[in-house]
Amino acid sequence: MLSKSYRLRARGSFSYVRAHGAKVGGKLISFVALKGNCKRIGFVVSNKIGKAVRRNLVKRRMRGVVRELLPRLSCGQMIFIAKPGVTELSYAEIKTRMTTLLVKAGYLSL
RNA sequence: GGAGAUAACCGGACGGUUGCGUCGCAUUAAAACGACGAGGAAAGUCCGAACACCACAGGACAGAAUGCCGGCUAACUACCGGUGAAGGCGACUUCAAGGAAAGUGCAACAGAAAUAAACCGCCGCUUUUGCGGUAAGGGUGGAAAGGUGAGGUAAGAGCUCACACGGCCCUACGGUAACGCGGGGCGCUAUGUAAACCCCAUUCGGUGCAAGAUUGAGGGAUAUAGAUUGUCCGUCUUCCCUCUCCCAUCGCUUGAACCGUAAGGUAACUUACGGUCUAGACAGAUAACCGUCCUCGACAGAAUUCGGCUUACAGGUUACUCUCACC
RNA sequence: GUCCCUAUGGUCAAGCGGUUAAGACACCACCCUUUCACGGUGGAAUCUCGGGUUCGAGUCCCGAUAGGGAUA
Repeated sequence: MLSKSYRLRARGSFSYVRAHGAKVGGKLISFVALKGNCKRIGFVVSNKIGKAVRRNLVKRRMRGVVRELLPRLSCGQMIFIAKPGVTELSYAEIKTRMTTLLVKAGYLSL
């Protein structure tokens, strides 16, 4: 789990980032980001993905990936959006998909 | 071995590294350390309450719910025990189970006729066409004017009689009661449906923690307006509206709590004693990786809190019934 | 979280407890036509599921399932 300072929390900033940020689409996970001073990461896992147990599992796995990659991330507000079918993926698959998205968007420094 | 039925319980275990939420300890603040950290259904939101606000929580009508008896409970339509009815060989299961001589409505098709008698039939008279009597028999239907037997009659009919038949009324005994089980009387008129309207009895004010509490500013209003009910009556009042603003704190977890023992009770449950503190978030905490073992792990994630109900559930354990084979 | 509504052929749908569940579009088969279209005839429904009330439920009552909506 991320500590509070690295989480994107306010409702307004979610809609602001989704309106103005740069989007990178993926098959099962999408990514929206906006450059800024601090690192803030949010996750969207809607009702369509599954019941509460599956949604929580997806969220936890995505958070775990972000925690591993956190020191290499550049600053900005980022949102990961999960799509139906993501529950079939294992942790390793989610990790590879998210790293490719971050590399495409240019937020991951090697 | 096969088939079945109900209830109760369990719901992978252990270890390591990194990481998260709350609390404690400290502090300007953090880090570090320690403790705790999802369920039997947390789910559906189908009932019932606590708690909060609506001035008071008043009356009448309307509306809604419930409806055998007794118990239990903070409360309930729940739960427990019994009665009756229906189903099953049985273990056992199901039942909104008051009132149809207060009134209204409905009962398709079939059938002569559906709450009302005469199609066929039977009998008498007349005579081969009618009139009268009849409810035994036929056929239709879910239901056809109590059933069976005997007497009786022109033929028949509770017209009369009998019943270890039914109904109604009175009554002895058992039971707290529903009711059960006997006795006597009444020839007996009375179809079904109230999960159709309705009648009777009992209960119910509304909204829901996104309830609500903690500020400031602006505007409106003196009899309008308002006081969270569908209508009316009664009563009361200076307050009402908008924005800041749904941002923060509180509400928020010690509670009709849980565990154990004993006693009472068939049981639901109650009482006494002892012990425990056991999630409290607000984009919302349980994850990732590795190792060992086994039967290889289902349904599923707290959001104000409790008591029930309903639904989902891999596999396993215990108790029960019927049947087959063998000893 | 709280609170509502709906479910009838493939689709849109009507249906006062009572005959074989009314229609429209689409589909299939046959007829008509030299052929296609138009037209005609016929077919196709476990009334979402499970119980109950009733002589008899698509309809009334209870429970479930699925879908949709309001609020913030």
